[in-house]
Amino acid sequence: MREFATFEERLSIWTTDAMKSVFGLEGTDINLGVSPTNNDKFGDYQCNAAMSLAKTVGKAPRQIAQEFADAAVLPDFVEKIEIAGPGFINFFLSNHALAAYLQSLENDPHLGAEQVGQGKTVIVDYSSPNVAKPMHIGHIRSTVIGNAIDRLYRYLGYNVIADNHLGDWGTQFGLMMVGFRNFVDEDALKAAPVEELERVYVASYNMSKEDASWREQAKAELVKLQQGDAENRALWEKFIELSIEEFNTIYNRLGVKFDLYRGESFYNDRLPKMIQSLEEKDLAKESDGALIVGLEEDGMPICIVRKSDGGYNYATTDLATVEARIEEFDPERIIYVTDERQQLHFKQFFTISEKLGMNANLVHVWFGLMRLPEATFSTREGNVIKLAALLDEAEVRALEMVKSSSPEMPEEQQRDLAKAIGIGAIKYTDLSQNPQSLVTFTWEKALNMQGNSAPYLQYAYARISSVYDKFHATYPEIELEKCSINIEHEIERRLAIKLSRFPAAIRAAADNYSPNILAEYLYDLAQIYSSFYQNVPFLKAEEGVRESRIRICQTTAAILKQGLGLLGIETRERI
RNA sequence: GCCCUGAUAGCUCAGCUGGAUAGAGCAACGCACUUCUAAUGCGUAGGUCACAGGUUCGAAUCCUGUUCAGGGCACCA
Repeated sequence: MREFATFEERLSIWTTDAMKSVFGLEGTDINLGVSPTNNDKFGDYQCNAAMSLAKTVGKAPRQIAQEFADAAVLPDFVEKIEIAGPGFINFFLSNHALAAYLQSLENDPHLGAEQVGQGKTVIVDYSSPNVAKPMHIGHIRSTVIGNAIDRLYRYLGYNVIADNHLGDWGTQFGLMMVGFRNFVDEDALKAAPVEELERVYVASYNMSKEDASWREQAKAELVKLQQGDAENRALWEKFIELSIEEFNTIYNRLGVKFDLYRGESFYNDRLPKMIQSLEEKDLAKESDGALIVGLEEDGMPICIVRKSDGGYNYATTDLATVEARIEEFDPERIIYVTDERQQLHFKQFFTISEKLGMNANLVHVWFGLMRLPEATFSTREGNVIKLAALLDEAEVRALEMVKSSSPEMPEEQQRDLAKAIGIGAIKYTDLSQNPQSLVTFTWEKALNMQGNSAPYLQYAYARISSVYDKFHATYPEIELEKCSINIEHEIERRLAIKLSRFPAAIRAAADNYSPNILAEYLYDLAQIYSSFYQNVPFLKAEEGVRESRIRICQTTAAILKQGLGLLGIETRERI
C-alpha cells in the first residue's frame, strides 16, 4: 500500500478482507468497506456490512457484527470498535495514529492525495465563448467550474490539456462581414472591441430580418469566407484576434489559463473526411436534402451532420474534434463543460463517435443555466450583465471592506487583497453549489462575503498565518519539526480527523466533477478551525501543547491554501 | 406529444454509490471583543424532504404515478 493511504482506504481494505475470512465469503458485490460517520459519538468510520450480509450469511445483523468483532484482530491505528443500533460496526481511530498521519502529511507534497493520474492525459474543454460576443455572467459557470476540474485533475497527476474551443465559425460571420463594413465605428472598436463587434452584429441581424438583399449579401460573404477569400479571411481573423485579446483580460483576472485556443474552425479541413467515414460505415443517410444519422434505436432523435445547403453542423465539427484529439494526444478522457441545454447534443455525438469506433472516454459535465430573478436573461431582452462588470463590482465592494477593516494597510496591498477577495467571492459562490442545480443570479449572493463564502475561508487562512508568524517572532529558537503532535482536546481531534479526510474530498470532487464537494469540505474545515481558534489557546498554551497546536495550525493552513488553490481562489497571509 | 433535469427551514443552498437524531449560510432573537485578526465564535428558534404508492432490516436518496417549474426535440451552436 502506498505510503500516505488514508484511514478510510486502509480500514476498508481491512474490513473487506476480515469479513471475507470470518464468514467465508467469496466474490460478493456487497460493500464491505467503511464510510465516515456523520456523528462522532459513533466513532470515526462505520461499517454497515452486517445488515447487508444478513441474508447471505443467514444470521441476524447484530450477531454478524458481534462474531466479526470477536474474531477480528484490530489494526494498530484503531483504538476500539463498537457495535451499535441494528448492527453498525463503529471504528474509533487512535489519537496516536491520527497525530502520526498529520505529521506524515507534512512530508507529502500532495497532502495525501494519491497520484492516480500518472501517465494519463485528460482534455478539459471549457469556457468556449463565441467570438465577437462579450462574455456575460452566463459564461462564468463553464469557466470557473471547468477551471476547477482542470486544476483538480492536474493535482491528481493527470496531464491536463485545457482547451478553449472557441465558437469561431458559423453562419453568423456572413452577417458580421456585411455589418462590419457598413456600420463599424472605428473609435468604438478601439475603446471596446468586442462590444462594438456585437453591436455591429445585432444591427446587421436586424437588417437581415427586413431586407432580403441584405440576407443575400451576408450569405455571399459567408461563402467567400468559406472558400478562402483573402479579404474576408483577414477580417475574420481580426474578429478572432480582438475577441481573444479581450477574453484574455477576463481570464487573467480570473486566474484561468488555457493550453490551447483551438476554435471550431481548426477542424474544418477534417469535415468532408468525417462525412465520408459516416457514409462508409453506413451511419448517415439522405433526408430532405440533408445528411442525417438516425438514432432511433438509441432512443434519440435524428442528428443532422450536413445541411441541405452543404454546410456542416456542430455535431460534425465535434466528431472531427474528437478524432483529431485522439490522433494528437491519445487522451484517457475528454471532459466537456457546458450548460444543460446541450445534453442531447452530447449524447448524440457521443453515441455516433462510439458507432464510428472512436476509442475515447467522453464525459459531458453540464451545469444549470444561470438566470435572473425576474426572467431568463438574453441579449434580446437586453438584461445581460457583463462579466467584466461583475468582476469590477466585486473588487469595488471588497476594497471597501478591506479599507474599513485594515485602514493601516498600504494602499497597493489593499488593492491586491481586494482582488483576491472579490474574485474569490464570485468564484466560490458558483463552486460551492452543485453544478447541476439551477442558479438564480443575484448580486447579493454572487458577492456574498460573510458566512459560507470565500472571504470566510481566506480570513481563516490569514488568522493562521498571523498566529504562525507571532509564534516564530516570540520563540525564534524553537524548531517545530522536532516537536511532536499530540491530540488531546476534543476539538483538536475533530480538526485532525477533518484534515485526514482532505484526500477523500479531492478524489470525490474530481471523480464526480463536482468542485462543490471540495468547497464544502474546506468550509467545514474552516468552521472547525474557527471554533478551535476561538475556544482553545495556542500561543498561550503551555510548552509542548503550544508547539503541537501550532503544527496542527500549519497543516490546516497548508490544506486550506492548497484546497482553495484547486478552486482557483487565492489566499493572502494578511487580511 | 416525446425526452432530460429539478422541487429539502421565511430566503439561498448542502446532503457522495440507501444507514443512526435531515445540515449550513442569510434573515430573526440572546450572549462573547483592555485577549492568538469579531470578515469570528457560542446559543435559541425555524422541517409533512412537492404529493401518493412501492422496494428494503432501513428511503430526502432507488422504482412507478401525479402536480408544478426549467430545458431540449431537422438544417443555430
